[in-house]
Amino acid sequence: MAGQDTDKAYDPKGIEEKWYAFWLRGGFFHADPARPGESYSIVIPPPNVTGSLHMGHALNVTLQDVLIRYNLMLGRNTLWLPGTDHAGIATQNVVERLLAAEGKSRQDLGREKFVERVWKWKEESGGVILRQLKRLGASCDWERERFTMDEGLSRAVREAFVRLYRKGLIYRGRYIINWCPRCRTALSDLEVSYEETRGALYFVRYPELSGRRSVVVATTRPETMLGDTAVAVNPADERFAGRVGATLRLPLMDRPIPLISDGMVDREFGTGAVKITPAHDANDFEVARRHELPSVRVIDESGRMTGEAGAFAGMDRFACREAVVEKLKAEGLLVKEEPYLHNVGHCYRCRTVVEPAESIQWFVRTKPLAEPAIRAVREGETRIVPPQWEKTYFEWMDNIRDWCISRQIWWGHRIPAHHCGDCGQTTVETDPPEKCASCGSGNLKQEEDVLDTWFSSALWPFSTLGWPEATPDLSRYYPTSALVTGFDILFFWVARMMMMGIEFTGKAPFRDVVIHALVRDARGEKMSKTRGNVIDPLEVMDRYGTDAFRFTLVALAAQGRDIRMSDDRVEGYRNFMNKIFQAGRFVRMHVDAETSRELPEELSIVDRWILSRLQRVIDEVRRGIEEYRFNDAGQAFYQFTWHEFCDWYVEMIKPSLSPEADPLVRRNQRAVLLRVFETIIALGQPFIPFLTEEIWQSLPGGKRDSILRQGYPAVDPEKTDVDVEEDMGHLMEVIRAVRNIRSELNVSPAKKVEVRLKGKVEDLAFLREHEEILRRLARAERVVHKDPEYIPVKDATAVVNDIEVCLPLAGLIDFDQEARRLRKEVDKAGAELSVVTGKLSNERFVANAPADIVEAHRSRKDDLEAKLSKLSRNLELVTRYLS
RNA sequence: GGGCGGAUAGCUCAGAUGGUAGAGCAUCGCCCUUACAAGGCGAGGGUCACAGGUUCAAGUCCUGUUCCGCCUACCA
Repeated sequence: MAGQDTDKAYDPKGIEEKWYAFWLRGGFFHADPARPGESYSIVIPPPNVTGSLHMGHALNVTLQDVLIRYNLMLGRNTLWLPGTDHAGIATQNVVERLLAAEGKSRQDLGREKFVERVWKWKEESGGVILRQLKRLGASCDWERERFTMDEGLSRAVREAFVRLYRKGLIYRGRYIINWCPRCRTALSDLEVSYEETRGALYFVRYPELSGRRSVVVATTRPETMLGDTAVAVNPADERFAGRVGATLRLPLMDRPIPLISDGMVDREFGTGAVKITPAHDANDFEVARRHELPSVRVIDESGRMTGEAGAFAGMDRFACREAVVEKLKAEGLLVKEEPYLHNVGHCYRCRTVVEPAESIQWFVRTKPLAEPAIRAVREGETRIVPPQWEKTYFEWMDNIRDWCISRQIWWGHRIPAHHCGDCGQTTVETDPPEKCASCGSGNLKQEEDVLDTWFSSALWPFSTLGWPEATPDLSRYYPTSALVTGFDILFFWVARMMMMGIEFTGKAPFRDVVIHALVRDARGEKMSKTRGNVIDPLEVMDRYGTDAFRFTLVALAAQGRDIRMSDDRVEGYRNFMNKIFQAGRFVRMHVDAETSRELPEELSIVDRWILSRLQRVIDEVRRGIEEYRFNDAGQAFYQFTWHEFCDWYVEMIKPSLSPEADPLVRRNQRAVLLRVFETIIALGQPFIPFLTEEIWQSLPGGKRDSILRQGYPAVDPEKTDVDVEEDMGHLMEVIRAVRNIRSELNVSPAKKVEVRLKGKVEDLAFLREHEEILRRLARAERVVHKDPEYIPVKDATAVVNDIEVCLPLAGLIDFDQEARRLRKEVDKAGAELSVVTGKLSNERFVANAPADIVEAHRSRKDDLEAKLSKLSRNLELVTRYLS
C-alpha cells in the first residue's frame, strides 16, 4: 500500500540513465592498453543479435559487471569486451519468418538478396540486447563492440579455417549427420536435443527369399525400412545360427537384402535382428561400411520421401510412417506393435524432429585439439569454478567426437573453399583464389556451405582482440582473466574456445572459467515462453530498480545451485536499497562541506567498534568477489550495512551528532560517520552502481569524480580490535536483554524503566563507562549499579555473562509471564549445559580433542553453570509472587 | 546405461578445511522513538531425507537406500 510518504522513499527512476551516461562520458569503461596497471579482462559471452534480455543474460552480465567494477576500482587496467553473435540459424529463421509474412521464401530472393536482407534486419533491429545491457549497468567498453560477422572477425574465421585445414584438422567427407528438415541444414551432435517421446516399437517380418522362414526386426521408424539394404544379427546369436548369408525380401519394396552378422547388434534388444538403413542411421552407416552394403536415401532434405521410396515417394516422412504401417498390416507382415518410450532428437533451434542422413559435410578433427585443452585444465592453467564442473568438462573432452561444422544455410561465414569445375579438387585459401591449386584452372566455384556459428564463437576471446594480427590489445588482454557463463554452453562454447585458443595462440584463453547456475521461476521451473512463466528482467527493473534487481541476482548466486527468482526476493532487496538511501539522507543531514574525512586521533569506543567491524566486512566482500562467491559477498555487505551500521552504529552515535554535543566530539563524530559511510558506499559499488554513485555524488565534496575512481576499500588490520568488539558485544547483549524483557512483559516502548545491573565492579566497568548508550537504546530512565549481594526481589531479570540485568517493575510486572520467561531461559541454558557437561565427562573427548576446543567447552560450562544458578534463583524469587 | 547435483525452519535457500544449527521472506506481539512503516524492537519455529559406518565429536567425511532435478550415451 502506497502511503503518502512514498515521496520519501528511494526512487531509482531517472538516476540510472543519468549515471550511466555520466560513466560513458567519463570514459570509465574504456580500456587503453598503453595505460599502466595489471590487466584484467573479460570477453562477454556474446548474446545472439536476435536476442533480447532474459534472466540468464541478466545474471551472467551482472556477475561480470561486479568483477569488472571491482577490478576497475582496484585500479587495474580493465577491459570488458562486448558484442553479439550472428547466430546463423536463429537469425536466418527470424528473417525467414518476416519474409513468410510477405508471402516470400528465402529461395524467392536468392542467396545474395537474402543475405542483404539479413544485414538490413541486423542494422535495424539487431542488437536491442546491447541497449538492455546498458540498462543493467554493464560496464563494457562499447568502443570495442564486436560482431561475429564483422570484417575483422570474418578474417579471423577464414584464417583459422585455413590453418586447421592445412594441418589436416579440418576435412570434408560423406558421413551420417543430424539433419533438420525444417532448417534444411546439417547440425552438430550438440545441436540436437533429445526428448523423451512416446512412440511405438514395430515388429516387422522380413521373409526369406527361399524357404518358409523369416526374420522379425524391431524398429521405431518403420518408414526407413524402405531404405534398408540388409538385416543384421549378432554373430554369436544361436537363434540365427546357420542363417546368416540368407537373402531376405524387403517387404513393400520387394528388394532382396542379405542377412548379415555384426557385433554391434545387441542380442537382448527387440528380436535380436536389426534392419540396416545405411543412409538414415549412424550405426547402420558404420555397419554398411564394414560390409560394403549399398546405401539408399529414402528421405530428402525437406523430410519427404524420395523417388527411392517406391509407392511412398513424395510423402511426408511421418505420413509415410503411418502408410507403411498400414501397408504392412494389410500384408500381414506387422507382427506386433508395442508402445515405446524413447529419446528422439530435435533441432535445438526449431524443435523439428531431426533426421539422421548421409551427406557430404565438413568436420573438425577434434581429438588432437582436445588433448591440450584437457591438459590446460588438468594442470591448472585454467581453473573451472566451481570445480565440480571439471569432471563434466573432462568427461566430454575425453569422449569428444568430430565436429560437423558445415551448415546448409545462407547466413554465416561462407567456407573459404573453392571447388574446381575441371579437376574436382578443392582449394582452400584465406582470400578467394584465382585458380585451382591443383590444376590451375580458373573454373572455380565457392563452397555453398557456411560455418557453424559456434566456429566463430570459438575464436571470440582472441578474434575480438585483433587476432591474427599481433595487436596491442591481444598482447595486453589475452589470455583473459575470467569467463563467466552458464553451464548450458560449457560444451558448445567453452570447450571449443579452449581448443581453438590453445591451437592458435598457444595459451588457454582464460585463467578462470566461472560457471553459474540457471535462473528459474519461483516454483523452480525453467523459464520458457511456452510455459509462459518468463519473468522479464526489464519489467523487474522498472518496478524495483536496477540495483535492487542486480543485488537480488548477486545475493542468490550461490555456487552450483539454480536461482529461483521471485518478486518477494527483489522486493526485499529493493527495501535494502531504500535503507541505504535513507542512511545516505541521514548522513547528509549531519555533514557539510566542512566535514573532514580524516579519522580523529581519539576515537570513541563506538567508532573503534564500527571501524573494526568494517574491516571484517571489507575482507569478506573482497574475498567473496575474488573467489566468485558472490552471494557471500552480497550477504556480508547486506548484514553489515543494515544491521550493524544502520541498526546499531547510527543509533549509538546520534547524541554525538546533535547540536547539544560537545563541538569537538561532534566534529569527530561527523568525520567518522562520513568516512565509514563512504567506505560502505564504495564497497557496494560493484553490486549496486547506480545508487552508490547517486549517494556518493550527493555527499559533500563539491563536484566530484565518479566513485569508480575512489579505489576499492582495503582492509586496515590496525583498525581491527577484537577486545573492543567483545566489549561492545556485551553491551549490545545487555541492551538486547532489556529489550527482550520489556517486550515479553509488554512494557510499553514509551515507558522509561530503571535498569539495575548487578555484578562485580570490574565486570560492570565497561557498562558504567558507556552507560549513556545503554540508557538510550534500552529506553532506561536510569541505570543503577548493584553489587553481587543485591537480591532482585520483584525484578524481571536476565543474565548476560557475569552480569545480571534487573528491571524493577513493581506494579507492572506480570509474575506469571516473568516466571514463564525465566523458565524458558533456564531450560535453554540447562539443555546446553548438559550437552557441554556430557562432552567434558567423556574422557576420550578430553584426551583427543584439541586443547583449545576442550578449553572452550570448560569455560562454556562454567559460564552456563553460573548463568543457570542465577536464573534458577531469580526464577525462585519470582515464583514466590505467583498468584 | 553412465555421470552430476539436490533433499536443512511454513517457503526459498546459506552453511570453505568435521567442534555450541543461520539468513531472507512468511508468521505472532509491541511501536508512526523526526534517516527510513519499503521502518524499529522483540518472539516462535529445525530428531539437518532414511539406514549404517569412521571419529572424542558428523548437517559437514565414507557406504547403502528412497525420492526429486539436470547432463550425457550409437539399444534399433
